[in-house]
Amino acid sequence: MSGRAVTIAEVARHAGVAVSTVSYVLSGKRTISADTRRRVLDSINALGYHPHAGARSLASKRSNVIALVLPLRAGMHVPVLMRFATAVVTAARRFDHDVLLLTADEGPEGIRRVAASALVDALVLMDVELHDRRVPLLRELAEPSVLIGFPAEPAGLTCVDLDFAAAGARCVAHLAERGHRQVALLGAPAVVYERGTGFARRTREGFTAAVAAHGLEGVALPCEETFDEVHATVAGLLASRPALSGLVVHNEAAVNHVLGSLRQLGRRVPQDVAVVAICPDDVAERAGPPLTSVLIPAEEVGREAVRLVMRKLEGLEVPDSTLLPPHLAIRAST
Amino acid sequence: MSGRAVTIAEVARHAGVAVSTVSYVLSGKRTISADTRRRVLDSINALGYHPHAGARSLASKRSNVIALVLPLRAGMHVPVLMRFATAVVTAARRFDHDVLLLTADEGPEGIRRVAASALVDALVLMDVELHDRRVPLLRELAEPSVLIGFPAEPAGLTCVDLDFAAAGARCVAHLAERGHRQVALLGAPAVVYERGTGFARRTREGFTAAVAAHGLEGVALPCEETFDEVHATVAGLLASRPALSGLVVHNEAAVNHVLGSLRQLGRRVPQDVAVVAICPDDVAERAGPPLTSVLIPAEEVGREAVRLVMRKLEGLEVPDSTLLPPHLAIRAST
DNA sequence: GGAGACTGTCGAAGCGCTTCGACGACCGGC
DNA sequence: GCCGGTCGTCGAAGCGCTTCGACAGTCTCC
Repeated sequence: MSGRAVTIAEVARHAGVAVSTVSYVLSGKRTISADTRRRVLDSINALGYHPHAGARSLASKRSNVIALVLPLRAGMHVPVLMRFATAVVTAARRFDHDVLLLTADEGPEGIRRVAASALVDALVLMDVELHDRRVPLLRELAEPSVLIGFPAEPAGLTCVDLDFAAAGARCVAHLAERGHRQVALLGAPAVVYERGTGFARRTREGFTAAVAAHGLEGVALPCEETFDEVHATVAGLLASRPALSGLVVHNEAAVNHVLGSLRQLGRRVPQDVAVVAICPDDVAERAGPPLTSVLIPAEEVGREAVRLVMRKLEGLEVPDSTLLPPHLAIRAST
Repeated sequence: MSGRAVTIAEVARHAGVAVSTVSYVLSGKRTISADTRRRVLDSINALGYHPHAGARSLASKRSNVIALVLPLRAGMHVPVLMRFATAVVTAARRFDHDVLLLTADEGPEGIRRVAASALVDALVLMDVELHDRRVPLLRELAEPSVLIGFPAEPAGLTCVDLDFAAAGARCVAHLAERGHRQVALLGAPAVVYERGTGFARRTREGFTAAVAAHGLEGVALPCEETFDEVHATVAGLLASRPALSGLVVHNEAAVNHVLGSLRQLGRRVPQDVAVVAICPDDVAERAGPPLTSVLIPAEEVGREAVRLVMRKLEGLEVPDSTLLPPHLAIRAST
């Protein structure tokens, strides 16, 4: 296996057919008799043939590789990104494509580079920002792309994401059903709102609208991520709103701190305060108590992004915007 | 930018030289006069030329891509993996290489596929297990590889990792310096030890050896990751060992639960119990109180892995084993 | 039974690049 | 003034694959 690689010419010789016949067996682009096909496939197995990716890409103008571009935001290391990444890779393999990983460090130039050098056929961008520097480039690129998340001006782009507004609203509706009248949203750190990250704002909008629609009283606060700051926020909130009994937490890093803080303040969950989180399932399950939550459907989003980009590669029409509906898992915290 | 791609022939015509001259300007493999070089480079810029990756790989037998292989372990989504990944990509770009992301789903076959199809020149495997199915394959592959983590039989392989034994020992030494006599290690979930994951075992060995060396009393326990189980473990530990005053936690998901549990049991950190963690810096910083910790140097490990694999690609000798020394950051918890 | 339409296979022309050997032009040394 | 050696450049031969046009051989239908 470590000698010189097997070529299509050797397979053809071994099977007693022309090189082009082997190629057509592999691609299925012309009809081949069952008998010949079997002989060729047997030879391929016998010799352990794998087509040379570079040669294939040169001749066919398709690399069968898509780029997966990491978020621009520095220091983004949240676990959910890894889920997106593995979901994208797994889905891409189903379409017989591989995935090239690109960091934000290179910025738009990196995207241009891999596209212009025909390293990749298409691009999936994770977790785009509202005003993402890379978005204008995508519009002028010949290669199709799909964004996970929504920029401020999504016209002419293909975007996929969890419907965060619906997720925020779903959490409020759940609390309203349970009879809570005064609720609060603990969201992302203030800097995230200032940066204009789409999902944080959209959750807040969904929350606020649902609070009004259900005739509740509600407040939405940003939430930092150290225990001490979380504790101060929670304590302040409870002090200023004694009747508050429902909490929506949309901050993966702060979720456990919120629960710890409530425990320290002597509030029982869910008897005194009900808590709904928007976070990955494993975080919700491991919390004390396990949290009712809207999960971030990373696998589903990744799969959908790949499906869309593959359709675009085939020249098919795709919707500009795909919003995946939130799913609420009820656990012990409400 | 979206028209047909620029080729080396067009650059050559534009600059008034032969195709091979352009190639030599780019590769530097033959001397080119300063004057010609400048004309060629100007043409490259003017036309926006990017060499076709497939053609280059076909002609040169180098794809300038390395594979990054995710851990085999299902459901591994810990944040630290994302750091490895970004570190590897960033480091690879410094060597003018890109990174192809491979999931564990495909197993050894996936590795064989990308190697045999010349999609990648070399491989980096993240977080290998003690008895990893992919390791035998790596030995017979012509392409060089580097492992992050150590399998049971590392002979003939190149491995990089944090020196977890030293990390465990360093934590014990720190607690001993602070005057603690009775200490405990809360490690990974039991299933991780059973699976034989190297880093969990090595931390425990380092811990145990250091406890003996410092003449302390110590116990090492596995630790599950739900709040309730962590709480039971912590409560049981404190009940059975009233004099226990130092805790080493090597479990990223459980760290905040341990602190919450101590708070609930009325033990102050660090006055009643000192806590040292082995976990990423951001988790330690955000904890309440901020934790003295040995950080997982993901960036450094990733960079070193790439450096080694590049040296192997050049045919240079590299050490079989690279252990990065632990670094202890002292914070409020000890 | 022959025209026309398929079927299954082949050969050859690229795809865009690297690299090898060749070859003028120029240099210094005798 | 001529020889051997660099230096800088060129042309052409691949690298391994896909795809186009060609072409025997079969089938179908009137």
